[in-house]
Amino acid sequence: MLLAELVATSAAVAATRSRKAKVAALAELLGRVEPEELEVVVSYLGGALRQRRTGLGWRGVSDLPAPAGEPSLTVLEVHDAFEAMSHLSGSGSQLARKEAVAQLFGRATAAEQAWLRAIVTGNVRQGALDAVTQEAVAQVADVPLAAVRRAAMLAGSTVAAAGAAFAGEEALDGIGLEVGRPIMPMLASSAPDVAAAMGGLSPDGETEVAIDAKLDGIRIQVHRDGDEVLVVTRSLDDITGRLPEVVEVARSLPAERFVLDGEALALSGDGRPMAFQDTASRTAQDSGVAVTPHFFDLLHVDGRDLLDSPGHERLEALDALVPEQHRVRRLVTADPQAADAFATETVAAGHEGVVLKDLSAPYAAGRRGSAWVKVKPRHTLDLVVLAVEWGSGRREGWLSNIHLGARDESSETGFVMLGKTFKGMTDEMLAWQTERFTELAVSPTTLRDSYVVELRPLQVVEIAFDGLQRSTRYPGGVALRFARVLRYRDDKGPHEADTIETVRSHVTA
DNA sequence: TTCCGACAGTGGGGTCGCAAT
DNA sequence: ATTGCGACCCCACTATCGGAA
Repeated sequence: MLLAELVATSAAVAATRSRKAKVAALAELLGRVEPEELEVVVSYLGGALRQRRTGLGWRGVSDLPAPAGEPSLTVLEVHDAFEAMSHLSGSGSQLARKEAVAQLFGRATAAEQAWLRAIVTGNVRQGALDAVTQEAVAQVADVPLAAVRRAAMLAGSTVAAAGAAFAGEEALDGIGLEVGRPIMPMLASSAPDVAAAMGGLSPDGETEVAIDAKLDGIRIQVHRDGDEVLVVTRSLDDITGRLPEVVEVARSLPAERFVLDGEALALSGDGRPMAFQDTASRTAQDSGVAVTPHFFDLLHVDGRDLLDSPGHERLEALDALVPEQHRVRRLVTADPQAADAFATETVAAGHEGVVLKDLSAPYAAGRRGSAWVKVKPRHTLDLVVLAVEWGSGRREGWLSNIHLGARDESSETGFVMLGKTFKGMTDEMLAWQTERFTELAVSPTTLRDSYVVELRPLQVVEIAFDGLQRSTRYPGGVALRFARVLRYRDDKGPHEADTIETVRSHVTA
């Protein structure tokens, strides 16, 4: 199959907003694919290379040769080229990679170059990725979509599920949980507070729910098969070698084969959790600080699959396998007040929040279902917009990402920047702020020519965020974590905005 | 007919390793 | 020794489609 065919399909998918039409376009292409190309094509349609890492990013594809006039590249040639690049390392590898890019892109037409650049940088924007590709696979292979989805979650990838789907429904149904093969982790939706979460999970007010402490660390899935232990992250990357303590704990448990779900985090001497940054640092390199596993679910134990068992059964099995010090703190209750008190205690103990769980629900691998609901406390500040950046994609032509500052008497400008945000804006707000910030632009030249537009610091905005973190990037030494816009405040002038002292005292990092 | 679940898109903070400078 | 890039941890929120209610 020619790359040009795939690129044309991608363009057709991007050109329609109808999901059904997208599926039809993808299915049409999949129907023409040769068996040996299937995995590559499925991966590419989903917007991902087959290689986990190529050493190429936006910079590596910014200087390109002149495009070819006629298409000639096949998808397998493209795959081979990236495969070769993924193996380059050591001195001189950057030069070799550069030559490989010139070779590959020199054979690509202008449209192919644009698509190649997009897939390298993870920016294939066609309104269809994994989930829509799965629909197309199900359609062409003539198997139930639910079976494809389940296989993809259990095999850890849509590509693996696609292979099985084309081998027939039996092969697809044969894909189950295998100890040693990572599955997509179950995710949580969110609620503003414990009462809302309880209301959703226990509408009658009598059904008990589980409330877990939400630890601010790295999500881990731990597989043990005899002496073999595998530890993977949320994106299923193998980090076994970096977490020896977790391996040790897994080996110490009284079962031979199991799959556990949990969180790893660094604890300080007094047992309180350290900042996420410390856990991240320790998880990326072995540096002495101990990282402790805390498990909250059990998916398999000694031949017994628990994925489809209700939560209360899985928790019972978890409690039997894992000692308390390696389990997440949990309360089971139907009482909203008890739940709220537990959440307050948990946050006071230094944790991120809580996750409320439906005790009757199965483990929905890869889904962000309503069976798990997270609740985190939210901080707010009134800050001043110092600058704004032009948006991209569907925000093209709108002033989008805003720079946030707190008042700071000691600074020359009177403000200190604490971060940026693009979150929380409706289309209506984007339209409003584009007009407003055009008026506040320091210079019409930068407004027109620059990606970042400096503003006169006059507009106050109410920002929600999860907490402060250490920063080397920003002059105040702190940055907001997960900042998002709540509303613009036209009732407040910049002199009424919060000061850096307020920020520091009000929120502990 | 309205409601709502699931997806994709738009980007934010940090950390590290690695190759080039 | 420093710098810039790539990879990967954590992530919130809105708009939209299409099936469920």
